[in-house]
Amino acid sequence: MATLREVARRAGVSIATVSYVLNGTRRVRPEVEARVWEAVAALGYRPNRVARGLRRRRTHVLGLIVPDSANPFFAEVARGLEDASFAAEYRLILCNSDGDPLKEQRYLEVLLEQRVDGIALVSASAAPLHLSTLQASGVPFVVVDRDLPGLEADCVLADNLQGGYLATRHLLERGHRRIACITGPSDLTPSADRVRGYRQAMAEAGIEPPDLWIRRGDFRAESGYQAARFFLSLPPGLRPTAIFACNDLMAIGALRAIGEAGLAVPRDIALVGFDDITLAAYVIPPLTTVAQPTYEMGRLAGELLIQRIQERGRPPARHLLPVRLVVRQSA
Amino acid sequence: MATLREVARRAGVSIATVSYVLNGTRRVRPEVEARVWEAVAALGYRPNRVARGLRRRRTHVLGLIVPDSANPFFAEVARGLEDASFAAEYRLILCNSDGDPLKEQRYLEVLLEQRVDGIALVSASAAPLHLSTLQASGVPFVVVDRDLPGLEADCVLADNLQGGYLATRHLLERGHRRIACITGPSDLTPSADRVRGYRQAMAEAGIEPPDLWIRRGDFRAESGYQAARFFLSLPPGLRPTAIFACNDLMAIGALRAIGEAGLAVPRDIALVGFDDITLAAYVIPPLTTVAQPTYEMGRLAGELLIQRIQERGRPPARHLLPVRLVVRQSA
DNA sequence: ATCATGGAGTTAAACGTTTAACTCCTATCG
DNA sequence: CGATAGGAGTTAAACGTTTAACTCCATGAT
Repeated sequence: MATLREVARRAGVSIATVSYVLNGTRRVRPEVEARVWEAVAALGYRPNRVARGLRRRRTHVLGLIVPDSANPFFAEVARGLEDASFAAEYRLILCNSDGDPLKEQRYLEVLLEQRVDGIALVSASAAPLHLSTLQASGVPFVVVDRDLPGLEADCVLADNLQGGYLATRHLLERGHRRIACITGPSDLTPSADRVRGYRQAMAEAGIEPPDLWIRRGDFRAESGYQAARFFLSLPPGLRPTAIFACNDLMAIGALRAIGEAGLAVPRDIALVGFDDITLAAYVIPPLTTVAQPTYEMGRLAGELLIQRIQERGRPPARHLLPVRLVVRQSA
Repeated sequence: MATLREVARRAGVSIATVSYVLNGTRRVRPEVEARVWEAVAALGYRPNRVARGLRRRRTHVLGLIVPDSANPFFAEVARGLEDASFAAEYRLILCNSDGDPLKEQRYLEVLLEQRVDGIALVSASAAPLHLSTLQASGVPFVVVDRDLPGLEADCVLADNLQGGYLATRHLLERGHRRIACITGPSDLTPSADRVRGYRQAMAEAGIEPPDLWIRRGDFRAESGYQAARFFLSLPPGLRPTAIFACNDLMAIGALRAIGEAGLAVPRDIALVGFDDITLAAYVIPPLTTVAQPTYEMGRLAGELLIQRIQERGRPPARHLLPVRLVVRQSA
C-alpha cells in the first residue's frame, strides 16, 4: 500500500507538503496541491492511521466493554455508541466480558495497550477490582447502565427507581394487591433500583410484600420461567395475581410458564416487564413494560466520552435518563 | 504511560534487551531478565500496540461490517466472531452499514486505513461496488451469511435452500396445500435461496403457488405483520392456511397480525419461521422454525479469517453450514 | 598462543506519519 | 535601494516499537 513518501516522489514535492495538503494544515499553492491530489488518486493512497496514531498520540478509537453484545439490550446500547462514534470519526472496538470480572480486567488491559482514546464500560460487577487501573491510566471513560457508586466519572443511567415504581403503580391501579417481583442479580444497580421502586410503590399502598413474592433471576428468560413456575406453585391464598419482572426477557419466560400452566395473561395473571425490547410488542399478548431509552443511552455515552476526550477538565456529569411506561395488553 | 525507554533506563539495560525479554525472542541472562520484569512492574509498563503495529505491520485487529449489529441475528454472528478473535488475541472493530452500500464502502475504507489484518463482511447488497477495492487491497477477508456470487474468497453460509425446503415440507406433511411465503429482500442470497427451497418443495408436491402467496418483506417484524394482513384479506378460497416466513422477526409480525384478526396459530393458520432467535421459543405459541448455527457462523468466519491471515496461499473455502428444523407449536 | 565460536548485550535503522524550525524567494515599504 | 515581512516550500526530529547487524568477551579447539 502506497505511503506518503511515494506520493511525494510522484508529485515531485516533499512528504511534508503532501501531509499539509492531506490535512489542510497549511497553505499550499493550488498548482502543487493539484499535483499532490493527482498522485494520491493515481497511487490509491490511503493514510496509515496506525502511524498517525503513533505520532499524534491519538488513535481515534474507542473501546466498549459489555457483558454480552448478543443480549438485545446491550446490542442496542452498542449500536447507539457505534453511531455516535462513527459520526465523530471514531472507531469502536467491541469487547464481551461475559459478566466475568477477570475477563473484563483482561479486556481493559488490552484496550489500554491498544491506546484507545476512551472507554465505555457496562461493568460486570458493582465494585470491579480493576477500577483503580482504569482511573490511574488517565484514559477518559464513561460508565453506562450500571452505576459504580463512589466513582467520580461521567455516567449514563436510566431512572430505574422510577421505572420500578411506575410498573408497580400500574398494577396497583388495576386493582392488584398480591404483586410479585422477579429481580435481576441484586448487586447490580439497575435491578436493585427497580426493586426499590417496587417496594416503594407497595409501601405507599400499605402492602408489605412477603419474601415469597420476591424471586431472584439473572435477567435471562429461563430464570423468569423458573420464577413464574415457583409463584404458580404457591397456595391459592398466597399466589400473586400480578408479576413485575425486572426485564422483558424474564417477563417473556414468565409468559411461557403461565401459558404452560393453562392460565391466561392478563386475565389470570397480569405481567409487566422492563426494557421494551423490540420483541415485547410482538409476543402474545403484547407486553406492558417500562421503556428505557436504550439506544439513546449508548449514543449519549458516546457523545459524552468524545466530549471528555476533547476537554478533559470538565467536571463529571451524571445523566439519569427518563423511563416511560408502555401500556400494552399484558396488564 | 511508561515506554520501553524508561523501563530500559530503570533496569540499566538497552531498550532492545527489554524488548527481547518482553517478547521472549532471544535469550537473556536470568539476572538481567529479572531486573527488567521488576522495572516493568514498578512502572506499570504496558506495551504500545500502536507502535508495535506500525513496526511489525501487523495490527492484530480485525474489522466486521454488518448491516445492523442490533439485529439479533447479526448480533449473534458478531458475538461468535468476537469470541474467535479474542481467543486468538485479535481485537474487533465493529461497523454498521445500515444496509447502505455507500456507508459500507466508507467503512471499508476506514478499515483499510486502520490497517486491520482482516475483514469479515456481511454485505449490504449482492454486488457491492467496492468489491474491487477490497480485492485490490490484498487484505484477507471472509464473506458471511450473504454470498457474493462470482467471488473467489472464503465464505461461511447457512444452507438456506435446504432450510426453505425443510420448512415447506413440514407444512406439507401437516396436510397444508395453500402455503404462502414471506420473503426477504430478493437480491440477497439468503432470502432467494430460502424461497427456492420453498418452491422446490411445493413443486415436488405438485403445487404451483400463485404470485399472491408470495409477498416480499424486509426481514423486519413490521413487514411480516403487513404481509400477513394481506394474506388474511384474501377471499376464503385463496387464503393460505399456512405461512412460511423467511425469518423469525417477520414470522412474529405475522403472529401478531393473525392474533389481531382473532385467529389462532396453528389451528387457523400454521406458521414456520427461520433463524431460531432466542425469543422464538418464548412467543405464544412457541415458533416452529429453521435453526441456523448463527453463533457458529461467526466463530467459523473468525477462525477462517485468522487462519488466512497466517497462511495467505490457501485456496478459498466455501462453508455451507447445516440447518435444522426446530418443531415447536406454531405448525 | 591463536583463532574460530557462540552467548549476551548494544547500536541504529526502520515502520509512516506530523510538525517545529529552517530556507529561500518575492513583494512591499520607507 | 536596502531592509523586512510573509508565503511556500524543505529538512529533520519525534512518536514507541522490532530486529538485523554489530561488539565484546569468555570458551574451547588446534
